[in-house]
Amino acid sequence: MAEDRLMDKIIDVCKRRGFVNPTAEIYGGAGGFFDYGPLGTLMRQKIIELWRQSFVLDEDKVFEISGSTLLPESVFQASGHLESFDDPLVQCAKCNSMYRADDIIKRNTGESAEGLPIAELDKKIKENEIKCPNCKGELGNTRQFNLMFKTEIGSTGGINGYLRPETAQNIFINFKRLAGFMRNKLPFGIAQFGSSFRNEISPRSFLIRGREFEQMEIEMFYDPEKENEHPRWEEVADIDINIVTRDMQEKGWKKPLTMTAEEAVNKKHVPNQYLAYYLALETEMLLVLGIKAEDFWFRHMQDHEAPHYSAGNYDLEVNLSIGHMEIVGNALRTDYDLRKHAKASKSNYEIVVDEKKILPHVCEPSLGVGRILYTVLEKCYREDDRGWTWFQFPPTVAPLEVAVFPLMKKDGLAEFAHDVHTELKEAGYLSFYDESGKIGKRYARADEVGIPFCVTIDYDSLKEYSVTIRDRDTMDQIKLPLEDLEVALGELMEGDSDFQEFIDFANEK
RNA sequence: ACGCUAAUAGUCUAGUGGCAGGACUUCGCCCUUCCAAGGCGGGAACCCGGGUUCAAAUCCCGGUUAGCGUACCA
Repeated sequence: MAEDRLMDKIIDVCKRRGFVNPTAEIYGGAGGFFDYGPLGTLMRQKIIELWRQSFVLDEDKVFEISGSTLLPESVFQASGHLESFDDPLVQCAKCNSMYRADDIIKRNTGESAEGLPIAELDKKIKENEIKCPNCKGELGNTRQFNLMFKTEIGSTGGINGYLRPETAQNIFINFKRLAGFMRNKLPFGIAQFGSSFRNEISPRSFLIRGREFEQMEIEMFYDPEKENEHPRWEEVADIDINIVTRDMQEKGWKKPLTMTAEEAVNKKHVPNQYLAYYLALETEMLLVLGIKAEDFWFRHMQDHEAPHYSAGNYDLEVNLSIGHMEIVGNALRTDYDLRKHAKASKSNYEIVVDEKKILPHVCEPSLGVGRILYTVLEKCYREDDRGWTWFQFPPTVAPLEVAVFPLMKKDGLAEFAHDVHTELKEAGYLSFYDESGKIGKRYARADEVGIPFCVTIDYDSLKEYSVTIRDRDTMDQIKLPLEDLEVALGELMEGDSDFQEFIDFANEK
């Protein structure tokens, strides 16, 4: 745990500098909901684009859709969410501890009470004289806690609707049309980004567990008999991934195993190529976001942690100040969802492969936008002994990429600088202009929100059309002709060379 | 969800049953030829709703939000 609450510092700077703030603050707020401010929105957009580029656009057979967030009850009846998201809970009258009613009955009687109606559960608790395991107090009546937000569709409330608790269902209920679009040929993937909602009993930990959260998901459909014939396997086979096996978890582990994706599949640490493929892509994405390889790993979830349909769930966990947190979930959902929806809707979801009709299996990487954003904030946060703070964002996720300052406001420097700022914006850079106060303070303000480069216009600029680029991380500066600025910034943004190498290169030139 | 604790400008904080103060930030002007530190001036707050009281930001009750603990998180 952080001694001085790193998360509180991050929340503070997020609120002050326009990253993220609680929803409806002026009315006391609403727990578990957050609004992205100007910088948070830019950064969130960059994270989504990064995902879109590598998980969707770079792929051959993956297309993105955008489905409705509100879905009729029938969808969740079929998917099983109505049942599994509706937990019957009992509370001890004496110590107020809460338990799942079906769970506590099973523990006491050995018989499964899953899915029983409330009255039956209460009856079983009375009959078997089940007491609170904590203090032996009397248990109260069972109450339903539904984690889905419920509403009514139509002005007269014709049918019940729910905000989706995961984005995945839109894809499964559209499977027939999507498969048709993909010419009924496996494998293919359908991606979707969007909000999901869960009415958590107690949301906590800022963006890590909200009631509305954004997911970037793919449902990759494949023939289970060809689970190790991923068409793009060569692209990822050599990528190193960190794995924590079930075996390691039982023995107590300190360091994850590092191995190539190829090795992970061959040694059966990961069930198949489809899953391993995404573990590799996620690893690459996190590295690009500036998160170090030693700070995250994929944990093979234990049987009791995984959903009942799962043929293997691998959580991407990050080592954060508040402990190990899941920020991405990877699931092999088998044909569970397609089977359920095909049956409930009386549709035929089968696809012909090698003259056989099969129901595809699905591999689902599900990335949490807010959780990834928070991870980046925490891992890039820096402070010195003066109490000054800044974000060392890689340019790829930095909400603003360059700040343009006139050394002074007067003598035409401000006008010159503003023109440079305008040109950079037109060239596609996320540029920020500031002329107020002293230059040092402006550098500090830029650093605080993680702007990687500052461009300063001074008296030399007027004389010889030169500008100075300042590097956030080293505070080094280099002067170069104005006409070279856009190209120079482009090279620095790519991050192929560090600032010092760049200075040397420019000097030689 | 329950329990404990807390809530005063954007941030940090002082404070008392009787006019709400400071620092930093922010804004304007001046100064200033490169890393938050000069000068002058301005703006900005007692979480919400009830109650007690002549008088409540202060005391009481309820709520909200946050932190911690327990529980929950297919």
